[in-house]
Amino acid sequence: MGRPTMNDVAAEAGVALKTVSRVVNDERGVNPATADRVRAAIERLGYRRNDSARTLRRGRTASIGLVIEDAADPFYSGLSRAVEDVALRHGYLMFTGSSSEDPVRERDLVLAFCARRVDGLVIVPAGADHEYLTPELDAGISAVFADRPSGSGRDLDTVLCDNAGGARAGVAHLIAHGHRRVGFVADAPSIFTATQRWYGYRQALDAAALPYDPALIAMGPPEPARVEADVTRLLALADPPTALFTGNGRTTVATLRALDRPVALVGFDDFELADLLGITVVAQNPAGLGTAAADLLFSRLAGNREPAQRRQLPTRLIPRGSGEGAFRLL
Amino acid sequence: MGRPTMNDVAAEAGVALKTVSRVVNDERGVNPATADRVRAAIERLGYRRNDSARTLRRGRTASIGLVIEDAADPFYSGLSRAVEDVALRHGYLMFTGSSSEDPVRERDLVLAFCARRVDGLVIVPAGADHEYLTPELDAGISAVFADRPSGSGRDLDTVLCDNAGGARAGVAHLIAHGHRRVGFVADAPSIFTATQRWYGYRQALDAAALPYDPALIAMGPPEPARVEADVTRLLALADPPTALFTGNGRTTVATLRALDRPVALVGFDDFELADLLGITVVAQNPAGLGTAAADLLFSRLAGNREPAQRRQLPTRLIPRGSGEGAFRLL
DNA sequence: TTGAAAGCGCTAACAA
DNA sequence: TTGTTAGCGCTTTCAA
Repeated sequence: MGRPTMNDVAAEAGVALKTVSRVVNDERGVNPATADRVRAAIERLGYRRNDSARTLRRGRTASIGLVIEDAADPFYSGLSRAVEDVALRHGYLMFTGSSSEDPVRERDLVLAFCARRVDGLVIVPAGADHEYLTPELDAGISAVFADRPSGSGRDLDTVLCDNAGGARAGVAHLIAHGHRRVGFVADAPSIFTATQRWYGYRQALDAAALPYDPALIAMGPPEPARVEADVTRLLALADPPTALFTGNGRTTVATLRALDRPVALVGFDDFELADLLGITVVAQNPAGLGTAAADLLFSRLAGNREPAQRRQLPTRLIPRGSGEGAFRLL
Repeated sequence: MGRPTMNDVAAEAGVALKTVSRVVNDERGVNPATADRVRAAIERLGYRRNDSARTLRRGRTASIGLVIEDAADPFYSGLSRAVEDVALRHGYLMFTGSSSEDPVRERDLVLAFCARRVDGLVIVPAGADHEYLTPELDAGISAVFADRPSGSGRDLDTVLCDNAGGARAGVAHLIAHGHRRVGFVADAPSIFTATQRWYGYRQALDAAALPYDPALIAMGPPEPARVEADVTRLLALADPPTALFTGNGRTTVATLRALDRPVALVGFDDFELADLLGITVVAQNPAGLGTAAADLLFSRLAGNREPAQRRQLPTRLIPRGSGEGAFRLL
């Protein structure tokens, strides 16, 4: 038997299909008495509008797709929640998917969302190539990049945080506290944000006329084991760093685990309990990133046809001890 | 002009609509040469199947809805990611929504998902009343409750963790280390898990023949400020607790912030850096909860018609110092 | 192996 | 104020 349809309701109420549609959609111009009869029939049958059919007919699905790296990562879950709130405020529902930093999975998710005819997309790019988006954009789907830009494809709205500036400020802070050998621990250079933060690190050294020593650089896969091994290696150098700058929240946490002695430390990304632990950080704002990206997306959905924007959100240095003295747990 | 449709492809390839459908869906019985011609037309036009139309016709949308409390909370984001992974493995997409612990918002989200005709739902109930689900269930939508049961409505599959048992073990651990006055800090009793954990707390006291002192109970809204005030109040008692048991991750963190002296502490929920801080916890498994709930849901979608199950996942006590001695940061 | 026709449940356009 | 008709893009059924 399946669910009751508008037709069933119409039959039950003794009116035409279109009248039911009018009532369901609160269109004006329906006799109150008729409307009541329709509503009674709806109640009796347990009717609920099929939004799938509705959106097929109207050409807009009132849904967006969000592709992040990992829904379980606090940074991206904060971003996700912010996007969701904006979407709901606009009466949109949101599909979510995690790319696991895999460009193929990113593409598959995005295209699956497009096949469902989402009206728009917020994408944290895992890959640099977004040529695959072109037919979708041509077809009228809007897309915004968040946290990282695309390396190819059409120029699209992009919301980033000030990665280089933030890293520069963090490293400069360490230098200002007397450090001349600062280690840099971060994700692999293939990740946009890692490379940007590395630029910032270099800029801070340059500004202080300090030499750049490749031996102090530890970039690689985000696995904690790799980070811990790299930190141990750095600290075992003949001329070890007296301070470390870590490239994101995950890396900072893994680094903390690997420290066998007090070391000055500034980390990119704030994280829960960093304040209690006394970790100096360069904070970015995941929710702000999500809100900005979603706002931009909905302005496009509302008809905004201006050229693509690139927005950059500021970071904030929060001194808590580890960057001014050294981090020590006990 | 909009996107090309199957009809456009058919015209371009000089075949009938149905032939295009066959090729797009990899149905057998198409002449390879014809298929190639169709594929070429698809390529030329940038055609992509409209899954909205497809699912309307087929009656299944291959999508599920997930309603959690807050996508930004590490516990629920872990659960969310696990559900997503199971869904994707089955070729399903997932809508996500955060209820913010508001029963009305939960209902609105669930019904919005139902209007999109999701095939199934995983719900972390914010409210206790789920009568509103009945028409949807009658219409064939499957639903599974995770983390908390429903208080009303039809008996549905439910996946919980062993809240009472975990709390009992945690409090017994404190008692075994000599504590006779243990404070209990948790969410409001309206939250199922908080009440269950309070039961466990009482059971542990009873088992040790210790008196239950209402003055040691601090349950209330999840706001950090409330928790901090309550902890301060407990510690200021004439006969203060020598140990605290905290009811979830958020509460534990807020409690840590409020401590002005070393206190023995065991918290429900593991959380990032708890190991570094030396916090003894009763760990549950958010991803396990999500996986179990999603597996149950997909078994229903596959046709499983057995009576509703209630599954309970075990917890694990992890001693790290704060429960054996006392928590101290410096 | 291929195609024509009907219809999923709804809304848009146009009568009456 | 109400209803009729067509059709969104696809799959299903049945026929050729």
